Amino acid sequence: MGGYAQLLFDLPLPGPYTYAIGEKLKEAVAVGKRVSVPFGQRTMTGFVIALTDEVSGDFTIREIGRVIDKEAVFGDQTIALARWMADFYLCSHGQALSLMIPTGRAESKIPVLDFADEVSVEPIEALSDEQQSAIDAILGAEQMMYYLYGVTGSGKSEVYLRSAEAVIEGGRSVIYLVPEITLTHQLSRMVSARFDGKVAILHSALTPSQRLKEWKKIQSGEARLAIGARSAIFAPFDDLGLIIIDEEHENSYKSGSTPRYHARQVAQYRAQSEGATLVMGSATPSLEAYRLMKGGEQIKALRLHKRVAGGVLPTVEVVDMSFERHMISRRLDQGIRHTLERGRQAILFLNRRGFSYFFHCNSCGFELLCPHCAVSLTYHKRTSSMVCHYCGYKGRPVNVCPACKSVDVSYSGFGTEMVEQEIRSLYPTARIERLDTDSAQQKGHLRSVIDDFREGRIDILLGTQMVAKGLNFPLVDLVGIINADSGLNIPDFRSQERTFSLLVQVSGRAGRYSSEGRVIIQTHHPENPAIAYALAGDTDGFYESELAVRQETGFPPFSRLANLVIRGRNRSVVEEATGLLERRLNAAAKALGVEVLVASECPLEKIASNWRFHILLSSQQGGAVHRLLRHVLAGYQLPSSLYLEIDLDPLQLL
DNA sequence: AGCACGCCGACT
DNA sequence: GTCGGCGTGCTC
Repeated sequence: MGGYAQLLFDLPLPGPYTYAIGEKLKEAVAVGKRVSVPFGQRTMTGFVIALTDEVSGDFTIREIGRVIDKEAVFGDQTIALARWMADFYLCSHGQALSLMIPTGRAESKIPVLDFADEVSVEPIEALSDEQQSAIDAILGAEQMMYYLYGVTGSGKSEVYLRSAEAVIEGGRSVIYLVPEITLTHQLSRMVSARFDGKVAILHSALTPSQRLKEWKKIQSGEARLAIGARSAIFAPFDDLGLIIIDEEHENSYKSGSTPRYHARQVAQYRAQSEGATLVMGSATPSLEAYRLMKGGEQIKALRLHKRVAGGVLPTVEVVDMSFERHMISRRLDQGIRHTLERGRQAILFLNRRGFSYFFHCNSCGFELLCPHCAVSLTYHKRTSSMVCHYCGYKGRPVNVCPACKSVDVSYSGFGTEMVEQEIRSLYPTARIERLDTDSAQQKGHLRSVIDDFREGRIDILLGTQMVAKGLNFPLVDLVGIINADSGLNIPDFRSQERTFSLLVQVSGRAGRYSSEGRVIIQTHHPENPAIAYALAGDTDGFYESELAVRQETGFPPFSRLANLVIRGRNRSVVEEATGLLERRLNAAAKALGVEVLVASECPLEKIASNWRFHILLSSQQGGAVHRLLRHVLAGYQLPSSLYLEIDLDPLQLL
């Protein structure tokens, strides 16, 4: 069988495309292999998804040029998973499939783990009762989904690992998802040692050929556990028994480019269709997960209350900045001095990059904006430049207003670089390091700073998100949050949830191994729920109040959203197309139970010289948004100078 | 998503 | 006169 092959491409085109198989390639071409073919004027990599004898249709058939793989790199179950993803996220089958398959051509000879470093064998601790009953529940598998809901340090990892061991013992395989930054060398080594090397490691720093090698270890059955970030959810096990999602609330589980899939949703689908158990865990679940847990039918909550490492929860204090004159409050200043005197460490957290924000003219009100995007430029002292955070544009800083030539100008707001300067002058003898996406650009900087800090060669670590996540530093007594309000000003229905989660996660960094743990939160709004509940350590209280707000306002998890972004060079063409699409959506919306919430310019209307408009859809019924979009988009071709991007269940609307 | 074809403005 | 901008259409 098979004079022809059906191919898919990594293109936003429906496909599949039919190609002839030349006599010489009859043996080599097979489902699951990649082939090189002429497509229009160029040569493309195609994925063979079927072989056929007959063809029909009005097109000239071309011939496959070359077969890339000796053995298949994907199978029918991956093709089917891609089919589901294409339907669910409204992308092409080929785009979904290409996302799941490694791009490497030859297997790397450089191992992912270098066995030069010694393995740090951690002593096996006795399990707490809570841990043991969590493991029993998971292995009992009376339900499909479980949630380990417990504070930082309550021993979630040990529950994951023991459950994984039992599942593998029983002859099935495991996928273990962690946020990218948590996937450190140390964790990989530990997991690999514990599972006797039967582990595939998938993270973003791998070369394509290393990735291919890890992939083949999964296909061949050599690896029984795959640990990795978001895309590891596609690990091609055919005997999947358990999926673990650590830090389930993390935004990095959602892809930022088409198809904008969420690993949690893909995991749910795989668990369902392959008969596996899904275990998630966090101290601060997403509101979606919390609601399902509360119901109890879909997700069974497994609570972990106690810290197992013997650490005590830190004390949390709030400082009202309305009564302070400097960016470091008197209370935080005293805390830092006290910590330094005792030879312990402090983490100062600031959710902003750069030296300062917004150039502002006090005479005419002029603000310095990116020439390509409609956003303010950020002053970066180190490079002495004004940087656009969206397109990367760099310009020169100014001291005179470009509009009215006034010298009465100022820079407002502050970022990590400015705080760094301030604390260096306040604590001249302290050893201080800064960690953010700017300073982490230099290769190896991140790892060396983390190692130095862990081993006590740094006294104060100053940083953004990066320092908040999953890292354990035994010598830290104090965590200072410079400005807890920075995330609250963003016009986004999730800003409370994000702020609360961040405060709790950052607080978890303090005092895990000592009784002196202290968290100081600086804010202008101490009465804000996210801050007040974090101060009280009342997680359930926050979720209940936030659920009430969401129900009132009709936002997720009480509705489902979809955001359509239309972009193009010509503003009026984009605007017109948005209006037309909006009218078509509206015509069908009522009957299907969908509401068209907004159709307007995006909050950031111009990014990298493209005008952007968006349409936000909302529905109380789960599948209604899908049905509407499929219905309307099926009979509608966008002008070809425009691009339409669909974000289902968007996390942010920028 | 690319890439070619085709039509209008400012430059050696 | 051409070079090159980008709007339009097609890819088995």
